[in-house]
Amino acid sequence: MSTTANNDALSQRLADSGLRSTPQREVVYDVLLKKRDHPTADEVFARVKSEMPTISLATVYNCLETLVQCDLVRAVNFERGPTRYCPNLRPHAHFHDEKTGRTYDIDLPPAILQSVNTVLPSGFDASSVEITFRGQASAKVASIG
Amino acid sequence: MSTTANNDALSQRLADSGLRSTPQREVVYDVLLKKRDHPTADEVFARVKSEMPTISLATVYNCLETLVQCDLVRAVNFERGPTRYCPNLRPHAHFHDEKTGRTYDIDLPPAILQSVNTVLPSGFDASSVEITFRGQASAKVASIG
DNA sequence: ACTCTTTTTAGAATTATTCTAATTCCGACT
DNA sequence: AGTCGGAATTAGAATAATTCTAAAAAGAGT
Repeated sequence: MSTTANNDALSQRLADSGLRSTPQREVVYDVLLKKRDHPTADEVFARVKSEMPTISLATVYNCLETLVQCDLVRAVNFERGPTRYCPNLRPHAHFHDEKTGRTYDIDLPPAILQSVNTVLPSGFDASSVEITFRGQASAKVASIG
Repeated sequence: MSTTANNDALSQRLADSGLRSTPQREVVYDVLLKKRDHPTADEVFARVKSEMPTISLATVYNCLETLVQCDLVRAVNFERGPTRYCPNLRPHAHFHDEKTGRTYDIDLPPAILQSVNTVLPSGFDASSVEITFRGQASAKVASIG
Protein backbone atom coordinates (compact mmCIF):
# COMPACT_ATOMS: atom_id res chain seq x y z
CA MET A 1 0.00 0.00 0.00
CA SER A 2 1.41 3.40 -0.94
CA THR A 3 1.65 6.26 1.49
CA THR A 4 -1.01 8.05 -0.50
CA ALA A 5 -3.38 5.14 -0.06
CA ASN A 6 -2.62 5.01 3.64
CA ASN A 7 -3.50 8.64 3.91
CA ASP A 8 -6.71 8.19 2.03
CA ALA A 9 -7.69 5.50 4.53
CA LEU A 10 -6.59 7.81 7.33
CA SER A 11 -8.57 10.82 6.11
CA GLN A 12 -11.59 8.62 5.71
CA ARG A 13 -11.45 7.28 9.24
CA LEU A 14 -10.76 10.66 10.71
CA ALA A 15 -13.64 12.19 8.78
CA ASP A 16 -15.91 9.44 10.08
CA SER A 17 -15.12 10.64 13.58
CA GLY A 18 -15.53 14.29 12.66
CA LEU A 19 -11.81 14.93 12.76
CA ARG A 20 -9.42 16.50 10.30
CA SER A 21 -6.56 15.00 8.45
CA THR A 22 -3.45 16.98 9.29
CA PRO A 23 0.19 16.69 8.24
CA GLN A 24 1.10 15.67 11.79
CA ARG A 25 -1.45 12.89 11.94
CA GLU A 26 -0.39 11.67 8.53
CA VAL A 27 3.27 11.50 9.35
CA VAL A 28 2.66 9.76 12.67
CA TYR A 29 0.49 7.20 10.97
CA ASP A 30 2.98 6.67 8.13
CA VAL A 31 5.82 6.18 10.56
CA LEU A 32 3.86 3.48 12.37
CA LEU A 33 3.06 1.64 9.16
CA LYS A 34 6.58 1.92 7.81
CA LYS A 35 8.27 -0.08 10.53
CA ARG A 36 5.87 -2.59 11.95
CA ASP A 37 7.13 -2.95 15.46
CA HIS A 38 5.69 -1.70 18.75
CA PRO A 39 7.24 1.65 19.46
CA THR A 40 6.63 3.88 22.47
CA ALA A 41 5.45 7.46 22.03
CA ASP A 42 9.05 8.60 22.47
CA GLU A 43 10.25 6.29 19.75
CA VAL A 44 7.53 7.47 17.42
CA PHE A 45 8.53 11.03 18.25
CA ALA A 46 12.15 10.32 17.30
CA ARG A 47 11.17 8.74 13.98
CA VAL A 48 8.71 11.45 13.11
CA LYS A 49 11.14 14.23 13.85
CA SER A 50 13.41 13.19 11.00
CA GLU A 51 10.55 13.85 8.59
CA MET A 52 9.00 16.77 10.43
CA PRO A 53 11.58 18.31 12.76
CA THR A 54 9.22 20.90 14.21
CA ILE A 55 6.65 18.49 15.59
CA SER A 56 6.26 18.42 19.35
CA LEU A 57 6.06 15.46 21.69
CA ALA A 58 2.66 16.59 22.91
CA THR A 59 1.40 16.44 19.35
CA VAL A 60 2.73 12.93 18.94
CA TYR A 61 0.79 11.92 22.05
CA ASN A 62 -2.29 13.66 20.68
CA CYS A 63 -2.00 12.04 17.29
CA LEU A 64 -1.48 8.59 18.74
CA GLU A 65 -4.53 8.97 20.92
CA THR A 66 -6.54 10.12 17.94
CA LEU A 67 -5.40 7.14 15.87
CA VAL A 68 -6.33 4.78 18.67
CA GLN A 69 -9.77 6.36 18.94
CA CYS A 70 -10.29 5.91 15.21
CA ASP A 71 -9.28 2.25 15.47
CA LEU A 72 -6.35 2.69 13.17
CA VAL A 73 -3.81 1.73 15.80
CA ARG A 74 -3.90 -0.35 18.97
CA ALA A 75 -2.37 0.78 22.25
CA VAL A 76 -0.74 -2.04 24.17
CA ASN A 77 0.43 -2.23 27.76
CA PHE A 78 1.95 -5.53 28.70
CA GLU A 79 4.23 -4.40 31.43
CA ARG A 80 4.86 -1.47 33.62
CA GLY A 81 6.49 1.03 31.37
CA PRO A 82 5.47 3.21 28.49
CA THR A 83 2.47 2.39 26.32
CA ARG A 84 3.36 0.88 22.97
CA TYR A 85 1.55 1.35 19.70
CA CYS A 86 0.70 -1.34 17.21
CA PRO A 87 -0.49 -0.65 13.68
CA ASN A 88 -1.47 -4.28 13.04
CA LEU A 89 -5.25 -4.36 12.98
CA ARG A 90 -5.74 -8.02 12.26
CA PRO A 91 -6.77 -10.10 15.26
CA HIS A 92 -3.51 -11.11 16.85
CA ALA A 93 -1.87 -11.94 20.13
CA HIS A 94 1.47 -10.64 21.35
CA PHE A 95 4.46 -12.73 22.27
CA HIS A 96 6.89 -10.96 24.52
CA ASP A 97 10.40 -12.39 24.57
CA GLU A 98 11.66 -12.05 28.12
CA LYS A 99 15.30 -12.25 27.12
CA THR A 100 15.41 -9.74 24.30
CA GLY A 101 12.39 -7.64 25.14
CA ARG A 102 11.15 -8.03 21.57
CA THR A 103 7.46 -8.36 20.85
CA TYR A 104 6.06 -10.51 18.06
CA ASP A 105 2.57 -10.47 16.56
CA ILE A 106 0.91 -13.89 16.50
CA ASP A 107 -2.10 -14.29 14.24
CA LEU A 108 -5.27 -15.41 15.99
CA PRO A 109 -7.55 -17.70 13.99
CA PRO A 110 -11.26 -16.95 14.48
CA ALA A 111 -11.83 -20.41 15.95
CA ILE A 112 -9.44 -19.68 18.79
CA LEU A 113 -11.02 -16.33 19.46
CA GLN A 114 -14.37 -18.05 19.66
CA SER A 115 -13.11 -20.67 22.04
CA VAL A 116 -11.56 -18.02 24.28
CA ASN A 117 -14.86 -16.20 24.42
CA THR A 118 -16.59 -19.25 25.80
CA VAL A 119 -14.92 -18.71 29.17
CA LEU A 120 -17.10 -15.68 29.82
CA PRO A 121 -20.07 -16.41 32.08
CA SER A 122 -23.38 -14.88 31.06
CA GLY A 123 -23.56 -11.24 32.03
CA PHE A 124 -20.14 -10.45 30.61
CA ASP A 125 -20.22 -8.83 27.21
CA ALA A 126 -16.73 -8.39 25.78
CA SER A 127 -16.00 -5.93 23.01
CA SER A 128 -12.37 -6.95 22.71
CA VAL A 129 -9.87 -9.42 24.03
CA GLU A 130 -6.13 -9.13 24.39
CA ILE A 131 -3.81 -12.11 24.64
CA THR A 132 -0.19 -11.78 25.63
CA PHE A 133 2.34 -14.57 25.88
CA ARG A 134 5.58 -14.27 27.75
CA GLY A 135 8.53 -16.56 27.19
CA GLN A 136 11.43 -17.23 24.91
CA ALA A 137 11.60 -17.11 21.15
CA SER A 138 14.23 -19.23 19.43
CA ALA A 139 17.09 -17.67 17.47
CA LYS A 140 15.46 -18.77 14.21
CA VAL A 141 12.34 -16.85 14.93
CA ALA A 142 14.21 -13.78 16.10
CA SER A 143 15.61 -13.17 12.63
CA ILE A 144 12.14 -12.98 11.08
CA GLY A 145 10.10 -11.21 13.74
CA MET B 1 -7.54 -19.86 55.47
CA SER B 2 -6.43 -18.07 58.60
CA THR B 3 -3.92 -15.27 58.61
CA THR B 4 -1.51 -17.55 60.42
CA ALA B 5 -1.78 -20.13 57.68
CA ASN B 6 -1.26 -17.45 55.06
CA ASN B 7 1.85 -16.38 56.82
CA ASP B 8 3.17 -19.90 57.04
CA ALA B 9 2.76 -20.18 53.29
CA LEU B 10 4.41 -16.81 52.91
CA SER B 11 7.43 -17.64 55.10
CA GLN B 12 7.83 -20.86 53.20
CA ARG B 13 7.88 -19.21 49.80
CA LEU B 14 10.16 -16.46 50.97
CA ALA B 15 12.57 -18.94 52.51
CA ASP B 16 12.58 -20.88 49.24
CA SER B 17 13.91 -17.76 47.57
CA GLY B 18 16.40 -17.08 50.34
CA LEU B 19 14.38 -14.19 51.69
CA ARG B 20 13.13 -13.37 55.15
CA SER B 21 9.63 -13.13 56.44
CA THR B 22 9.14 -9.67 57.89
CA PRO B 23 6.19 -7.91 59.51
CA GLN B 24 5.92 -5.60 56.51
CA ARG B 25 5.81 -8.42 54.00
CA GLU B 26 3.24 -10.23 56.09
CA VAL B 27 0.92 -7.29 56.40
CA VAL B 28 1.15 -6.45 52.70
CA TYR B 29 0.35 -10.03 51.81
CA ASP B 30 -2.52 -10.22 54.31
CA VAL B 31 -4.04 -7.03 52.99
CA LEU B 32 -4.01 -8.42 49.47
CA LEU B 33 -5.70 -11.63 50.52
CA LYS B 34 -8.26 -9.91 52.69
CA LYS B 35 -9.93 -7.95 49.91
CA ARG B 36 -9.59 -9.80 46.67
CA ASP B 37 -9.63 -6.97 44.21
CA HIS B 38 -6.86 -5.50 42.09
CA PRO B 39 -5.40 -2.61 44.05
CA THR B 40 -2.60 -0.32 42.97
CA ALA B 41 0.50 0.09 45.13
CA ASP B 42 -0.99 3.30 46.50
CA GLU B 43 -4.20 1.55 47.48
CA VAL B 44 -2.25 -1.23 49.16
CA PHE B 45 -0.26 1.44 50.98
CA ALA B 46 -3.45 3.06 52.26
CA ARG B 47 -4.86 -0.24 53.51
CA VAL B 48 -1.63 -1.33 55.10
CA LYS B 49 -1.14 1.95 56.92
CA SER B 50 -4.21 1.37 59.05
CA GLU B 51 -2.58 -1.75 60.44
CA MET B 52 1.00 -0.49 60.41
CA PRO B 53 1.03 3.29 60.32
CA THR B 54 4.80 3.59 60.14
CA ILE B 55 5.29 1.65 56.93
CA SER B 56 6.61 3.59 53.99
CA LEU B 57 5.43 3.62 50.39
CA ALA B 58 8.86 2.47 49.22
CA THR B 59 8.51 -0.57 51.41
CA VAL B 60 5.12 -1.35 49.97
CA TYR B 61 6.67 -1.24 46.50
CA ASN B 62 9.50 -3.45 47.70
CA CYS B 63 7.19 -5.96 49.33
CA LEU B 64 4.92 -6.15 46.30
CA GLU B 65 7.88 -6.79 44.04
CA THR B 66 9.11 -9.48 46.40
CA LEU B 67 5.71 -11.17 46.45
CA VAL B 68 5.56 -11.10 42.68
CA GLN B 69 9.02 -12.65 42.47
CA CYS B 70 7.96 -15.43 44.83
CA ASP B 71 4.87 -16.09 42.70
CA LEU B 72 2.52 -15.27 45.51
CA VAL B 73 0.96 -12.35 43.68
CA ARG B 74 0.56 -11.38 40.04
CA ALA B 75 1.27 -7.92 38.71
CA VAL B 76 -1.18 -6.82 36.05
CA ASN B 77 -1.05 -3.97 33.58
CA PHE B 78 -4.03 -3.76 31.33
CA GLU B 79 -4.00 -0.08 30.64
CA ARG B 80 -1.80 2.90 30.95
CA GLY B 81 -1.84 3.71 34.60
CA PRO B 82 -0.48 2.20 37.75
CA THR B 83 0.33 -1.49 38.04
CA ARG B 84 -2.28 -3.51 39.86
CA TYR B 85 -1.72 -6.52 42.07
CA CYS B 86 -3.74 -9.69 42.03
CA PRO B 87 -3.53 -12.35 44.76
CA ASN B 88 -5.51 -14.91 42.75
CA LEU B 89 -3.04 -17.56 41.67
CA ARG B 90 -5.40 -19.86 39.86
CA PRO B 91 -5.24 -19.62 36.07
CA HIS B 92 -7.66 -16.86 35.21
CA ALA B 93 -8.36 -14.12 32.73
CA HIS B 94 -9.38 -10.58 33.57
CA PHE B 95 -12.52 -8.84 32.49
CA HIS B 96 -12.28 -5.10 32.58
CA ASP B 97 -15.60 -3.26 32.70
CA GLU B 98 -15.18 -0.13 30.62
CA LYS B 99 -18.05 1.69 32.29
CA THR B 100 -17.23 1.10 35.93
CA GLY B 101 -13.51 0.41 35.69
CA ARG B 102 -14.00 -2.73 37.76
CA THR B 103 -11.97 -5.82 37.04
CA TYR B 104 -13.30 -9.35 37.41
CA ASP B 105 -11.39 -12.61 37.54
CA ILE B 106 -12.61 -15.20 35.06
CA ASP B 107 -11.53 -18.79 35.63
CA LEU B 108 -9.66 -20.38 32.76
CA PRO B 109 -10.28 -24.09 32.22
CA PRO B 110 -7.13 -26.01 31.23
CA ALA B 111 -8.71 -26.97 27.88
CA ILE B 112 -8.99 -23.33 26.89
CA LEU B 113 -5.44 -22.61 27.93
CA GLN B 114 -4.30 -25.50 25.79
CA SER B 115 -6.27 -24.31 22.82
CA VAL B 116 -4.84 -20.81 23.18
CA ASN B 117 -1.35 -22.21 23.22
CA THR B 118 -1.88 -23.85 19.84
CA VAL B 119 -1.65 -20.45 18.14
CA LEU B 120 2.07 -20.29 18.83
CA PRO B 121 4.21 -21.28 15.85
CA SER B 122 7.20 -23.50 16.57
CA GLY B 123 10.08 -21.54 17.98
CA PHE B 124 7.91 -19.74 20.51
CA ASP B 125 8.10 -21.15 23.99
CA ALA B 126 5.63 -19.44 26.33
CA SER B 127 6.03 -19.58 30.09
CA SER B 128 2.81 -17.71 30.76
CA VAL B 129 -0.14 -16.20 29.01
CA GLU B 130 -2.35 -13.32 30.00
CA ILE B 131 -5.86 -12.83 28.70
CA THR B 132 -7.79 -9.62 29.20
CA PHE B 133 -11.31 -8.89 28.07
CA ARG B 134 -12.76 -5.44 27.81
CA GLY B 135 -16.44 -4.70 27.70
CA GLN B 136 -19.51 -4.39 29.83
CA ALA B 137 -20.62 -6.47 32.75
CA SER B 138 -24.33 -6.57 33.51
CA ALA B 139 -25.75 -5.16 36.72
CA LYS B 140 -26.38 -8.68 37.99
CA VAL B 141 -22.75 -9.61 37.75
CA ALA B 142 -21.57 -6.36 39.27
CA SER B 143 -23.11 -7.25 42.60
CA ILE B 144 -21.15 -10.48 42.90
CA GLY B 145 -17.82 -9.61 41.27
C1' DA C 1 -11.21 38.74 4.57
C1' DC C 2 -13.59 37.29 9.05
C1' DT C 3 -15.06 34.17 12.37
C1' DC C 4 -15.25 30.05 14.72
C1' DT C 5 -13.50 25.70 15.78
C1' DT C 6 -9.82 22.46 15.63
C1' DT C 7 -5.16 21.46 16.11
C1' DT C 8 -0.59 22.26 17.48
C1' DT C 9 2.82 23.81 20.53
C1' DA C 10 6.13 24.65 24.61
C1' DG C 11 6.52 24.23 28.93
C1' DA C 12 4.63 23.34 33.49
C1' DA C 13 2.41 19.98 36.31
C1' DT C 14 1.23 15.50 37.75
C1' DT C 15 1.67 10.63 38.57
C1' DA C 16 3.88 6.34 39.20
C1' DT C 17 7.90 4.33 40.16
C1' DT C 18 12.76 3.77 41.19
C1' DC C 19 16.95 5.23 43.30
C1' DT C 20 20.04 6.62 47.11
C1' DA C 21 22.07 6.62 51.22
C1' DA C 22 21.35 6.25 55.95
C1' DT C 23 19.37 3.54 59.57
C1' DT C 24 17.37 -0.45 61.65
C1' DC C 25 16.69 -5.17 62.10
C1' DC C 26 17.95 -9.95 62.72
C1' DG C 27 20.37 -14.17 62.58
C1' DA C 28 24.84 -16.45 63.18
C1' DC C 29 28.75 -16.82 65.65
C1' DT C 30 31.49 -16.17 69.49
C1' DA D 1 24.96 -11.14 76.07
C1' DG D 2 27.90 -8.79 72.43
C1' DT D 3 29.44 -8.14 67.85
C1' DC D 4 29.52 -8.67 62.86
C1' DG D 5 27.45 -8.62 58.45
C1' DG D 6 23.98 -8.92 55.28
C1' DA D 7 19.06 -7.96 54.54
C1' DA D 8 15.27 -4.92 54.91
C1' DT D 9 13.21 -0.55 55.74
C1' DT D 10 12.86 4.25 55.40
C1' DA D 11 12.42 9.29 53.82
C1' DG D 12 13.18 11.92 50.47
C1' DA D 13 15.25 12.93 45.98
C1' DA D 14 15.29 11.70 41.22
C1' DT D 15 13.44 9.96 37.04
C1' DA D 16 10.19 8.70 33.47
C1' DA D 17 5.83 8.88 31.17
C1' DT D 18 2.01 11.25 30.45
C1' DT D 19 -1.36 14.92 30.83
C1' DC D 20 -2.58 19.65 31.39
C1' DT D 21 -2.69 24.59 30.28
C1' DA D 22 -2.93 28.50 27.84
C1' DA D 23 -1.50 30.68 23.83
C1' DA D 24 -0.62 30.62 18.85
C1' DA D 25 -1.47 28.71 14.30
C1' DA D 26 -4.16 26.56 10.85
C1' DG D 27 -8.37 25.46 8.37
C1' DA D 28 -13.18 25.30 6.87
C1' DG D 29 -17.26 27.84 5.96
C1' DT D 30 -19.51 32.02 5.31
